[in-house]
Amino acid sequence: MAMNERYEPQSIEQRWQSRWEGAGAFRAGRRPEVEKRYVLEMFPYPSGAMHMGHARVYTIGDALARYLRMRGYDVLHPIGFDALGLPAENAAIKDGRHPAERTRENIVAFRAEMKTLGYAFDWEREVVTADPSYYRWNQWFFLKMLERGIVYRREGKANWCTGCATVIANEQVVEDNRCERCGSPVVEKVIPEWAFRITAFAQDLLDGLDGLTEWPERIVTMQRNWIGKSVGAEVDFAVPGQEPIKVFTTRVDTIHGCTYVVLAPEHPLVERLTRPERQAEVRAFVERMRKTDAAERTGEAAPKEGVFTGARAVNPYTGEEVPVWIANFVLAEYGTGAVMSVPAHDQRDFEFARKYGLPIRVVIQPAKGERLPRGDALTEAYTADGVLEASGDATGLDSAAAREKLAAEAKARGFGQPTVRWHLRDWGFSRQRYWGTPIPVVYCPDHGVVPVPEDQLPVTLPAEALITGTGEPPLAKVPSFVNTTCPRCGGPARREVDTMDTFVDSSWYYARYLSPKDDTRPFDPAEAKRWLPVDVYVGGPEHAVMHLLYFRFWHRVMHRLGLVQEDEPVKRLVTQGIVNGPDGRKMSKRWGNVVAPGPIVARFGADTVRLFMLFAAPPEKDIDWSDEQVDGLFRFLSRVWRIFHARQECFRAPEAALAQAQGDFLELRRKTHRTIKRVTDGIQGDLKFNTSIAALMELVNALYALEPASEPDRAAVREALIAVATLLAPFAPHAAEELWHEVLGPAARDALLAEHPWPAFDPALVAADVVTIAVQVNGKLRGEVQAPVAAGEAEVRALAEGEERVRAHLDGKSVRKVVFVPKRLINFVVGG
RNA sequence: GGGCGGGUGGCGGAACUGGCAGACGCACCAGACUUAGGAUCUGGCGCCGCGAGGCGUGAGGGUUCGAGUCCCUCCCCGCCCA
Repeated sequence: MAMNERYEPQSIEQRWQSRWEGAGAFRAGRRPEVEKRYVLEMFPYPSGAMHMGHARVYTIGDALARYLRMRGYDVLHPIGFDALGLPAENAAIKDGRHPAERTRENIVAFRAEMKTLGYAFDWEREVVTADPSYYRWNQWFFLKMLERGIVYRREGKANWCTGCATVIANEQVVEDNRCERCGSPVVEKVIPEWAFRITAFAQDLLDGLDGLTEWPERIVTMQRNWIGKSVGAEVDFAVPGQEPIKVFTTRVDTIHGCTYVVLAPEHPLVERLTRPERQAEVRAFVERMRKTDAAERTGEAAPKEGVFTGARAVNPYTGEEVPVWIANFVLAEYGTGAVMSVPAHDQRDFEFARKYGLPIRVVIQPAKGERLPRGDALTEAYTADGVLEASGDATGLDSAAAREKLAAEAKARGFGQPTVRWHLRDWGFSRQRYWGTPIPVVYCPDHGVVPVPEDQLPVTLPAEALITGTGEPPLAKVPSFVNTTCPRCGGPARREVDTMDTFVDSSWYYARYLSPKDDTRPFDPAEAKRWLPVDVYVGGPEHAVMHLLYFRFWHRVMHRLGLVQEDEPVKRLVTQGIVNGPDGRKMSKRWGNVVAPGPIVARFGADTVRLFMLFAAPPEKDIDWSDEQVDGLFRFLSRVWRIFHARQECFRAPEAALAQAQGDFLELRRKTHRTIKRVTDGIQGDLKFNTSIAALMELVNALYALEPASEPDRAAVREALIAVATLLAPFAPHAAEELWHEVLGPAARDALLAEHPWPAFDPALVAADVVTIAVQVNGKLRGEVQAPVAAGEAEVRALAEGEERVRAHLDGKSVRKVVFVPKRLINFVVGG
């Protein structure tokens, strides 16, 4: 046997990668007759070299994909590159290189690095969003959505990032009004832009969440909050001589307890209704608020502050006049920018009322329990539902019924209506940047906005754009691009110079993988019927509300277009944790704790890196990089390697001898079959690869403890070795493949372990015939006994009472009760 | 402040529907082999105690024959939102 004595991954990994590729082992769709599985990881943005986070996601997805393939499914496990976007463009501004060129290079490097990790991707389906053959379908979707009114043009207030010099989405504005990408301040700017009417799908997207039972609950919750449905009513408070103040409330049942109204400082009515004598104070306050950050202003911890405008508004239900204030905790953008304040039943209103001496009026009593005192004796607001009092016609109703009645009344009497509000906003996707999908419309002096006809797609990005990062969009400065003709009249026209948000690209790429080369449509619906939805989607939880909401929206649009059959794109979502530096801090140049996968792979091999990613913790947990732990995993693979080498004499043992294995070797067989079960269970349930690998380690340890001496012994060892190699295949595929071929020899010359069936365990061997039963006295462990599995209480009790240590604790005491749990324990409850 | 996760040895983590807490790995200690060891193999390794034994899953209470697991009160950490 020519087996190398030492484990040298460098000498084997590449060989297997070529063989897998040569055999097309990971090509999807080769077995239309079997069940499919679509395993997807979020595709990378190739901004530079691969980092550990990438290695982790793709290793998790790959282990699963390889496992499922061995389970006999036709597995689709594709990969591509999210190649358009700001970082490439910003880098271009810095060093003057064209984003296309840089992106191409990055992809080449990235792809090569992914290949060294041995991922079982179907590379023939690779998709690059920067290719016109991809983004033309973004444009196609745009046109379809424009036709259906899902895309529209609006003059909107937009978040303008002063650093990126572009509009960014609400979701991309992070703390302190800063840009998610570059950290620069974000200011408000009025700009014409294109938007997707995602709000028209709000209810749908919300309802769909109920069906996502295999998504992490917290992601579902985040989406639910982001969509943010609130059911309530709009009510007009009349102001003499002015237009009424429109307030939105979810608690119209408390409206008889409204004792004042509060406007946002930016509310357009503020200026007009403020009484002359209050003008100076109000202006000063508005000015101060303008300079304060919204989050800081409305934070629960922030003190409630406000000023009286001198004006009064009429509560339409009671005809009562209430004072109008402005305050820091009301935001113009939220709701109507005005709220009715019910201090008895809203904590914030309560605190405000206390501070400024405004009246507090109780109008809701708890349905049961103690009655609330008068308003001035309250110590905090009562915010739960209850029964109405002092509320006119609605008195005596419970809150829910009152809300319905009062909202309907508003409508009937013409001063309001039942209303549903959403936190979700339409998705503005225009970007004043170069490196994105051109928006396929032209502006004609005679015909206005004219869509580019489908047969003229793609509108390609001109290579010669000057990218400076300032001023008007780069495309505006390319005359050959801008100047075109109107598709309708043939006269001169100008092209749209904005490009699309790159979240468009990632909203449907999973479908493009189904027929990536199709140049007649975005993808083949017949393929979609076979492969969608994605069975498992692996990626970071940071995409909980943007990408994961947008692509759910997009899938619904595709559903309406008849391209896909179902509403939801992904059945099961797996969110993986971060790989931190060895010091437990986020990997960053700033801390100098960055460890790149490349050099680690070069030194220890891909299999060790993969094992590390899987063994450190379950997928959803954050992990710290650990050089020691990596050493340990390399050592494990070396140990596996050595035991195969040391047991070469077992490779030819006849399988027929297995049945005669006895003693330790029968135990080894049990261990082997239990390991198959444990490894399988680990993957199958919650992707607990760490426990699967631990089980494999135990089996390897068991092999080290045994010295086979007979034919049956050797057969048992051989069986264990084959199991080790096979079970290792999803995790450390190269070593597994090599060792498997070593054991099987010529018999497996043309076979690949990657395509081999996953092993089955023999239930008879998994089931124990003798079990260890814990013996307790008064709940404390006092010994253990071996007993046949089927042993009943009497038998186990007799055995237990035979134990000296147990007897010592039973002597002279009366056994009051015996608790017997078959196969587990027996507990003597004794007294006096 | 709200929502969702978490707190288990020196460290990462195991523990099925309440049933022997600490699997597996790392680190550490000891021994063997060795010219050598940052290699390898074997053994040890929660804490206190010479021992018998006692104590131990963030703190305190409860339910139970039995609680890491269930219930109540509280503390701390992380993420998301405000």
